[in-house]
Amino acid sequence: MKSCSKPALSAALNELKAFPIFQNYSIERLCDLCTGAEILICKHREVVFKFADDANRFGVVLSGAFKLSRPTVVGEDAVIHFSSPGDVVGALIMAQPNPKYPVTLTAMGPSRYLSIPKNNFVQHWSNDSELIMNIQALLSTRMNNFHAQKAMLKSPAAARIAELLIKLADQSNPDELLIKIPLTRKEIADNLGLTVESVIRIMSDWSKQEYIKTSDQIITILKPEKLLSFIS
Amino acid sequence: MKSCSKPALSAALNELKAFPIFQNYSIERLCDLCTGAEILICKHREVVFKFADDANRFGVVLSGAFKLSRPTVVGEDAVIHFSSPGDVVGALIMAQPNPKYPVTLTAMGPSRYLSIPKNNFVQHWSNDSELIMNIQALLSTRMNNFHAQKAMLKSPAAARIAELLIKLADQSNPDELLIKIPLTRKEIADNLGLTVESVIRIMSDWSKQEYIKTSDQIITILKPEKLLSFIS
DNA sequence: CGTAGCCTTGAAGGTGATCAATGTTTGTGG
DNA sequence: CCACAAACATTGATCACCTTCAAGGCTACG
Repeated sequence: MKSCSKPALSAALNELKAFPIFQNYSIERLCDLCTGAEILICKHREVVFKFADDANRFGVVLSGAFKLSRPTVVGEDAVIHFSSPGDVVGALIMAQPNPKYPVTLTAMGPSRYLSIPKNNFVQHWSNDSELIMNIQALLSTRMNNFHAQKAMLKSPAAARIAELLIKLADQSNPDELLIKIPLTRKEIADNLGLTVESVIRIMSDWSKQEYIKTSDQIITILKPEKLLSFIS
Repeated sequence: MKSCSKPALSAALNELKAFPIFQNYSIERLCDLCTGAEILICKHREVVFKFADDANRFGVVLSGAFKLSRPTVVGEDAVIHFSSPGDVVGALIMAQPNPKYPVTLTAMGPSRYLSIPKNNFVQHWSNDSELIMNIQALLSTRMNNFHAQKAMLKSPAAARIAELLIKLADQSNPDELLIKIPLTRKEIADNLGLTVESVIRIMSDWSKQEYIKTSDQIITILKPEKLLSFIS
């Protein structure tokens, strides 16, 4: 993981402007919001921060993807959430007196992350109600995903995997959904509370039927309607 | 469900002041925040609002308890969350253009709920950054609960039930934890994605061993350490 | 007094976990 | 560039946990 120089930072501000939550913000304002920020260039599997560490920074996903995970009693990690570009990470806890990170943040494939000091949140972010509302909107969708997954706990494994894949897929081309995140079967399993083997059995079946295909850990959903039929 | 008169409302403002998120607020300010609000007196199992209905009001739990649930594909309801007094419900979605309720809100035992019009949120709540931050703190703990439960998906049913009961219990007397919410085995099952029968088998076993006791749907944890031993 | 909601128990069955072994791909250092 | 390790994917056999289905009892309440 290496951080970046000043000029790259100002380039990143333009990237921020492309994300929905910063749309109405001028470059100058973004500059204030990102005082002392640095861009982290992360390689695959690189860890940005760890569960239970002191949280003195939060951030925004610039490119690639990250997973939020948390250790379980048995030592393995449970994947809590997959974060895509534009997602804000760790902001919720910045207002606490002595925050600890509630999750571990790990890059999935080469990714970039804008890391922002905690002080900034207190000084510039927390009193900007529009910004806070925008972050709440992000949280709202994330919360909604939790709800949806919780409502599917009783559904068979196939249904839950199908739901996850469809939710992670880019919806821009409805015929052939592409999941832009390099996704391991183990990560799918850890996200749904299943074992790798179960996930593999179900997904290789789908591959044989050509409902999905995998190359280089990039999954494409060839027949979304088939996957959807597992959900209901 | 019946709503209440004006004088009762002003009494409720004092109740609000007792909750952490409103501690620093004057009665006058609370009066502004609660313009057009009404107190709903709910009986057991009474529904305040339904999943997918137009969300034109949000609110605060005053007394008793409520469950947030959501219909599943099979028709049954999954319980998403149990709300206690001081909990804010529906605030996250008020900022959306045409919000729908993401859950059904149902009273558990006789309860009281302060229902506040959506307009209030836009006019008085959303630009009060201290208030919004306080609500975020609430959400933060709720989110944390989701994380914790998700991390336990691979644990056996007994562990997940133990975790839920301990989390719901009042921690003021550490020797004998009391769960103040009238809680059905079915509701526990629906919250954890189990069946009633499984929950009953595990909990009656605990009752026989005198780890817990139930009277009138009020559960007391007699031996917290025994339950904790299931979790790890 | 009957219905509705909740709790209980038993038997049978299935889904997904566990364990074990092997193949494949990716990445790294000599 | 090759050798070797590490991460990832796969397959099969067995088994446990939880579900499903069915039946019955208890209590509250109109």
